[in-house]
Amino acid sequence: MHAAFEKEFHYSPLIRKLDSIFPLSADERQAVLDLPMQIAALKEDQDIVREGDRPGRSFQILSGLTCTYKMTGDGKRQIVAFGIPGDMPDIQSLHLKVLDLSVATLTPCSVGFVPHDALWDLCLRHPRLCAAFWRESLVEAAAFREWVLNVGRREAYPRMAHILCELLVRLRAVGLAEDHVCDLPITQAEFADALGITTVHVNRVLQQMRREGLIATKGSRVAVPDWEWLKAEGDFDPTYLHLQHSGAVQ
Amino acid sequence: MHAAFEKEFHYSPLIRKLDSIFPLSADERQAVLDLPMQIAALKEDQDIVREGDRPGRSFQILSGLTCTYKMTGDGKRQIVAFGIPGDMPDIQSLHLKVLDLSVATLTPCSVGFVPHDALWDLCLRHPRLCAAFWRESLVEAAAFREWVLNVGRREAYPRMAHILCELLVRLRAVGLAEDHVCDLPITQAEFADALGITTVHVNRVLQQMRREGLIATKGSRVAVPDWEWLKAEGDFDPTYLHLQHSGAVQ
DNA sequence: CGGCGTATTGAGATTCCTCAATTACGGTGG
DNA sequence: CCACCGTAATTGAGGAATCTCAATACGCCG
Repeated sequence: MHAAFEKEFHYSPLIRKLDSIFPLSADERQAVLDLPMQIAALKEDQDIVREGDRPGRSFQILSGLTCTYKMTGDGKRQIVAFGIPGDMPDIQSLHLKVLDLSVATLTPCSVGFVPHDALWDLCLRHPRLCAAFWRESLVEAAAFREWVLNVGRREAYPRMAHILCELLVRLRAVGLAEDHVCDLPITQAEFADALGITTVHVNRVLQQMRREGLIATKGSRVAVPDWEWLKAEGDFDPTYLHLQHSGAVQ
Repeated sequence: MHAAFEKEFHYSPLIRKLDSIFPLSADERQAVLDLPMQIAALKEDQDIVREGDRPGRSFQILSGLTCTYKMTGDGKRQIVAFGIPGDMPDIQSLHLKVLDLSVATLTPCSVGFVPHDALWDLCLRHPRLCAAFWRESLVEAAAFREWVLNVGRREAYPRMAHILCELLVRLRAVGLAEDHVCDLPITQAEFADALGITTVHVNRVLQQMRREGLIATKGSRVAVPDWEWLKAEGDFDPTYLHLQHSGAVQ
């Protein structure tokens, strides 16, 4: 019984995500549970996959936070997405042989690797699951587009507010945030790489936010006293996250 | 015969793209040709679809240039992608009901609308075609990631050089550019919205590029005297375009 | 020959950056 | 419980890239 429980536990972020897209049939659910998955426990600040890799498997985040990033030729880093439990940041490697991105852990993480051939097999047998994976990659693309808008057309202050909104909404959707409080173990240097600004500037923006009462922090814990206010400052509209199937407060 | 020829002509960008991903069987080819497609001729500077729409069809660009863009709440525009013949910029609407992006023509365009149910039917009957469409949306996502990197971590000059590289390589891949010359009917204001900078600054960057001989322009015609030089200035590595199947010079 | 959209120019303002300390904090060993 | 260490956060001052706001010039179309 213990092994079965552990399996449910490990697969649950994926099952949960697929199930939120459309209710899984018993058959489909079983097919996902039958996926071979190699669990790995990773320390923080460790690359899971790296640009240029040709992996034969994709992974799912079971617990912990990751970031997806790219580097310029002169060594500047840009984070293009944060990964939370249930995400599969390198699902693209199923179709595209050479990875054009890297994924690193921000915290200790547990991830599950699934061989590509098993995923292919699943997709062929279960068109609806195939559609769900495809859909997930489209949602991911929508988030990249919003990220471009954020970095390209918002100033540092609303840019930071926007990222905080996105993180909070997504964490709520997977049950990792109470209404307006969550744990964000992300350093200012990491925020800087996500926002396309400097660590120093991140620091100043955060100070201003705290001074004005837009957010309150204690360690890595972030509280948002007035959600509507933060949304307004961040010019945040959650449509692009395509979460309508979850009942999360937005 | 005339009608058949016209059909081949209209479908060719799509067939060509799918065929470049993997050689189509006669069956698959015919299935694509059998897709109902409504052709429309559009003027320049016209929205094809708009954020918030719930289209029941997707479109393919048959000729002309488009841009995919988003707006901030205070009316600033960010272009997140350029579309060229063969692209399907709103394929996401097949899975995501509400559009989170807008697509507009930059030049007069011919586009082909395909109803979603026909696409779903095609995907169910032909898993390889489904995979090809999915793959295309992943390539698109890879381009968004690079766009984030470009806007977030490169200064205006290399940022512009990078966009020029991307456009040139993609246009070459569909036969719309000679080796190092192409037609880019994109205004400086449109480049500004793509790069996340000001029209004034685009102008100054382009002047510098011309002064230094990195590019030469005549009307909307752009010539690149030294491709390797432009690539170097733009920190451009075409891996993210995942074009390995085409024989284009990169 | 106008007229209109696009490109160009100039000068002053801003945001954000760079560089270099300095301080705070979480965890560790004594 | 406290001293110590390393990472992360904070601060200050000067500089650079980019913006804003006009104003002017160009080029194509009718």
